Amino acid sequence: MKEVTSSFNAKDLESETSSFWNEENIYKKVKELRKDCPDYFFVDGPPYTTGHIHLGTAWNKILKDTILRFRRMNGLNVIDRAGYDMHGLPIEVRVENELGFKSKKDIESFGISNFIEKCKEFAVVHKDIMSEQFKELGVWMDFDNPYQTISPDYVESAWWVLKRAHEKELLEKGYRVVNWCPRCETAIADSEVEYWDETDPSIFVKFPVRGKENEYLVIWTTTPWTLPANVATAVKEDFIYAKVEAEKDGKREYLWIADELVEDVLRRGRYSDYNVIEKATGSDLAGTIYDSPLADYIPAQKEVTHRVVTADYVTLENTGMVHIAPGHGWDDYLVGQKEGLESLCPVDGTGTMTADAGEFAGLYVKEANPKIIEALGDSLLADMKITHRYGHCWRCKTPIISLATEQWFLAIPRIKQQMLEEIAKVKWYPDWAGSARFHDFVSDSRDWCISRQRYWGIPIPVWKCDSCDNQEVFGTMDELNDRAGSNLKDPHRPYVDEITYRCTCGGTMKRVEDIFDVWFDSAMASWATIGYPGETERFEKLWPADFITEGQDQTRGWFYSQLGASTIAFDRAPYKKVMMHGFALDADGRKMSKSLGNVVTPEEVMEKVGVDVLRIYILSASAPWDDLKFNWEGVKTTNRAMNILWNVYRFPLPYMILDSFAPETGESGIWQGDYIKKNIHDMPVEDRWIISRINSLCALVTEDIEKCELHKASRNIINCILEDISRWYVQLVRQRMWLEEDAVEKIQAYETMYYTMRRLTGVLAPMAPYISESIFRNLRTDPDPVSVHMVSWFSGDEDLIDKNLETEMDIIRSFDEAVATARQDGKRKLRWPIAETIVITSDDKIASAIENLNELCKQRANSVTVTIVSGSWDRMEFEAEAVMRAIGPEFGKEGPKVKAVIESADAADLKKGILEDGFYEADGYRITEKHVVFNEKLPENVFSAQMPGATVCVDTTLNNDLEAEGFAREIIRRIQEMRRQLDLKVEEYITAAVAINDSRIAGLVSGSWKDEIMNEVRAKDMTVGDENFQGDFGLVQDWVVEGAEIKIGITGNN
RNA sequence: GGGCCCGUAGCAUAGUCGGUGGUGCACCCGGCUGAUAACCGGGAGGUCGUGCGUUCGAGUCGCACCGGGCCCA
Repeated sequence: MKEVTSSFNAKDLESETSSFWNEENIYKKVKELRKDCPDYFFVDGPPYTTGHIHLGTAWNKILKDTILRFRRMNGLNVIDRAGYDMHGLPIEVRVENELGFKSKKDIESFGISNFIEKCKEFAVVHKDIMSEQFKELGVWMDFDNPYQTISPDYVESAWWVLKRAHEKELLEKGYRVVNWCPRCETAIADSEVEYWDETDPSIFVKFPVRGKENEYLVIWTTTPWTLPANVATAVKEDFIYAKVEAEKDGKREYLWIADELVEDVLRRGRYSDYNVIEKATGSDLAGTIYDSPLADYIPAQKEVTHRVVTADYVTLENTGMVHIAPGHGWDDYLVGQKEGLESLCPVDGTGTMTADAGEFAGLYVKEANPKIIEALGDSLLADMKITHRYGHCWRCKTPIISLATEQWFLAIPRIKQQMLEEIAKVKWYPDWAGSARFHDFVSDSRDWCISRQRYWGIPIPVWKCDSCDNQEVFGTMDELNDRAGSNLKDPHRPYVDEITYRCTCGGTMKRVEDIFDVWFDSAMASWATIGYPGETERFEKLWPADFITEGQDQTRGWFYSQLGASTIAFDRAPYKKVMMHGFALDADGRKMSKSLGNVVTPEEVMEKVGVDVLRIYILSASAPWDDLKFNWEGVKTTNRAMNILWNVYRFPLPYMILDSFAPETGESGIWQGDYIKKNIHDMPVEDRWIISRINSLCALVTEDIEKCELHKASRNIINCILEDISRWYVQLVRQRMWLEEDAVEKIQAYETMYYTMRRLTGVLAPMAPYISESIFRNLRTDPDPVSVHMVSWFSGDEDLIDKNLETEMDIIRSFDEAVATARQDGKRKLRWPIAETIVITSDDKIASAIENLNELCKQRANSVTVTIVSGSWDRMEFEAEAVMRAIGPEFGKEGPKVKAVIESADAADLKKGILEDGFYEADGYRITEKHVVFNEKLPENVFSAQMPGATVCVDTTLNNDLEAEGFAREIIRRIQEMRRQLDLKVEEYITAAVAINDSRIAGLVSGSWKDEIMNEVRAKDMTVGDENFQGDFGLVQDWVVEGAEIKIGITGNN
């Protein structure tokens, strides 16, 4: 053991600890130690390689690290391979920006292979940067060999799943409406759509009913550019629609609008007057044929037979009639399927109107809007603006459009039931994450579009014949190489695209151009990380995962994608336990974002308070599944708690070192708390108590972590450090630290402190790996493991827990507080002894606690006696109060006199008279029970305070003995203070002189207290008198204590 | 618009079956002084997001609404 710095310096401590870990390869040794233990298969949800971690990512890894360290200490061989998600559009966009590209054409001319290499470089570089950041958080996962979604074996895992999907006939190709980014020229997933407010046109359009003069259907849209693709108008079967005769600018028109909405629509169209002349239901209207108001501009529109159809999703908003363009909307597409409608899509992948859009050809959709509005002319009933949430590509921020395109799908609805059954078998933390949230999400799931029209991703392993409809899906590169006679090593584009082979029909088999949606990549993680299907042995042994944890956004992300892929591949969930965690928000509960300027980075927190404080703060601030409102105040408080931990650890060290203390161990020399186990029954009550507390804590923390309640675990630990160790045990045990020689009480205190700190480092290790390691390293015996992370988890020893003692001590602590309150009220400092303390209670538990721990009570109260009184205390005095309401009517004018008699009488006599004789007579007045009430009154110099279930009274009356001790204590304290000012060593002796300007007090102090003072302050020689002393002293100071002037001089004796 | 979660003192957070709302930080006052840039005690501070309902009684149960988060449409 060595002495340690006087205040907690996280940065030094952490850098020292991490160099120890690095130099000694501790992480490897810990894994080595557990390698033959039962396996614990953890799968890391791969962060996307953006290159920067934020507070949420840090939280994620801290949770994982804490749980994995805990599992290791519990004797499990943890599979802890980190992973990275390295493909996808976000990286492509970053690379495109770096290269100054604007569209796919730029990429094609740059060369796909050049582009892919750039993307790969980006991903690899940023993966490494992130690994370093995670390591700085103290995360012990395998970052040297992470699984990477870009590695060929990983790619094969994905191919293999697709082949399984194909075999099960769950792979489909279809014409579907998807979210489309016109800049990236690809379909994007729903989750890649970011919404914010945009101002768009909001127009009401009249579709002329065929064969009727001036009769129109009125629809509303915010996307005029979709009108060239209009083929139908949807109404709801049971809505009532009205045909109104309306007038505007002297012109008469007949308009069909949902009955309830007529007024509103006509107002927007500025019609002066109207009459409802006919009503019909939606079903009545179905089949009505109408023409496009744009037919003159768009030849294709002339060919379409537009009609009214019914659809369930139509609501009573706007006009109650919905424009249908199956080429531009998912709902529209479904209606189109049901009704057998034609599907037009006169917009290409860049968002430009095609030749099919007639006169609008060549315009970008947004540019087309005003032209179309203009072309509508008289058919425009109203032209307004609307500000609404509109989707954008989350990477390049371009407003998305909906396009009908050919895509690949996995038919999730067909395996939905099975997925729901699997969800129920998984253990979720919290339960509702699975049973409610995820369950609901999966219940609503649709076909999963897995294709993208991009470059940096896993190529879809489907080869198609260019002349017949033959099609083949490959599960591995070997299969492909065998079939095609090729030698493919890197399964990425463009290399994989170069492989072709002859179809049986004589045509050429070529790969379809698409790549997988990047969300599909990570779905394989649980088997790809253990090399399946390339390697099967570990898969058989480990899969499925014992535990995963990710943020709540992953409900629709990784929890879902993995379940879908795994159900397709193996008919079961790929995980057994899932913890869902929250999001890191700012102190106001708002999302951290660059634009709001409220981003707090893990680096700046670490910079200020270190890793352990960040970790403990994050773990304790909220339940894992609640959102975390990051708050600097909270960080500071946690830092303070860690500082207190450091102080309590540091406090006994100098004494232990001075005494060359070594804890008792068994023959092996490994510390296992032998002394405590052997001697517990002979130890002082406070020692037995803290040992019980720390064992209870270990048991509690074990339960908390098992239940994933890391917030409770960390709060319980901090609470124990602050309340039990610092505020109570250390206070009680202080004096025993400086007992001389080999006092048993001192050894017991050392052993107890040692035991407490060792147990504490154990439970703290998973959450605060640095400080616990540092403390452990300084305390360990030589044969002990070199690292706290190699120590086996200790979950409390039943035999050392004494719940009854813990309860009694709680009572003593309440008593202690009450005494302090009463003393404060009586202005009697704790240093000054008091003669008597009374606890008035009728509670047996309190009484027995005060009796059983009476010595402790006396010590804490600094009281000669501490006595229980049940019922009334015989020293309690009474005050008689006259009841004028009773006296007035009876004594009339004499009333005030009666009052005076009552108040001047001796209350005890008065009470006695009434109790014994039924009355008390004085000055001729007979006073009975109804005339008087008795109030309790504390005797002089007695002060009281409440504690739960009891009243505590302290008698502050002084006598010579008490006063002598009080002054003696005052002098001791002053001399100690002066020792500190001289910076004397704890064990150093002094010579002292005390002069008190009051001979009575000087006499009191120089009597029996002189030896005690000398002993306490380690004085070899000391004079006490009422006259000024002579001689040279290293330090002389004047003090005023309770009105007495005291001059003290001390000198160190070296 | 829908699903799930959250809303308790200035801030953060606990509150089981419905039974007088606790704790920490900050603040103010006091104490202690061999952990000392530490520690301890006391005080003040509440529309339990809002409203309605159930009940003898609601922070807790129900409904509606408001605000925040994640997800979906």
